[in-house]
Amino acid sequence: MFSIGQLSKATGVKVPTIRYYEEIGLLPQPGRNAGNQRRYGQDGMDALGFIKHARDLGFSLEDIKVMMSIEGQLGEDCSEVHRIAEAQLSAVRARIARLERLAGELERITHLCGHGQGGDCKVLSALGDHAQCGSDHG
Amino acid sequence: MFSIGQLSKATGVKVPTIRYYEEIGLLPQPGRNAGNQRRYGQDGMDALGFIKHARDLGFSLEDIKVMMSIEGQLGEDCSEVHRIAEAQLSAVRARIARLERLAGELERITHLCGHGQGGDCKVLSALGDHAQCGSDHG
DNA sequence: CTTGATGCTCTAGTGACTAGAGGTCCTACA
DNA sequence: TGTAGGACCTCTAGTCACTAGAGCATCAAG
Repeated sequence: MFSIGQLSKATGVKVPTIRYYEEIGLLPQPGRNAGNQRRYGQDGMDALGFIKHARDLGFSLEDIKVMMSIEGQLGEDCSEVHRIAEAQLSAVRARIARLERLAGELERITHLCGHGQGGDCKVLSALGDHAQCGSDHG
Repeated sequence: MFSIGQLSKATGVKVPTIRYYEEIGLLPQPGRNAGNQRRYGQDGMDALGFIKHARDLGFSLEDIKVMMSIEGQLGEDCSEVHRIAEAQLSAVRARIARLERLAGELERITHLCGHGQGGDCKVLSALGDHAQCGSDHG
């Protein structure tokens, strides 16, 4: 049996976050001891580990809820899980592509500047005027 | 003179968002007409354009506030603006690197699956067990 | 002069937590 | 057995950057 603090240390998920997951119904309510403190078993540990790993991979709590509801069902429907994972992958790829465009534009903008103290900051004017942009972000 | 709707159309920033920017002090309060409706001049248009462009580049509203307070000061301190822009660039680069690791792991996980309906979804077990991971994300 | 779009303020909700107040409980040590 | 201090409890409110909706007022075109 683990306390919430032990669970937190073991998984790297903060204590208030664990309580939050319970509040929104992502983690099942654990048993309590005589003093009303949460006591978790191995299943609680596993569930939180699953959530932590999926969060690290960028899945939303909503996605995780769906995947957890599928997990453990007789004859798990892998195709739904697969669909969620592929959607997540393509979302991540899209974010990377967008961020790369932004990085290029930011690089261009910061290079405009000679760190001068003169009255016309090129960075500011580059930010103010989209027409100066190379890319079509946004 | 522009109405809030015209400003919205011209900049691509939604009407409630413009009002929100005003509320948090990012946009100066514009004049009002006899019927208490906001009326903007070219300066309002420019300010909103600046915000839009900077937001598209991923700057926080807090960063934008600082940059706008610098803009227009006598002898703008370009070095501070430059610092903010470089910090933003390295934050974007870090996010890209992290997302690329995630994409690799997600790709690996989704490839585990043959879309079967059997009782052991490999995607789920890969998500549940970090030890199966190639990378050390998170 | 009417109609429908646009505008106004205000409140509340989103996601995924985080912070703090004010109290209770558990554990280790003397 | 007493006590100190850390861990735990609930509850409320705040974060960021909006978004949605209610219930009205105003504006512009026909």
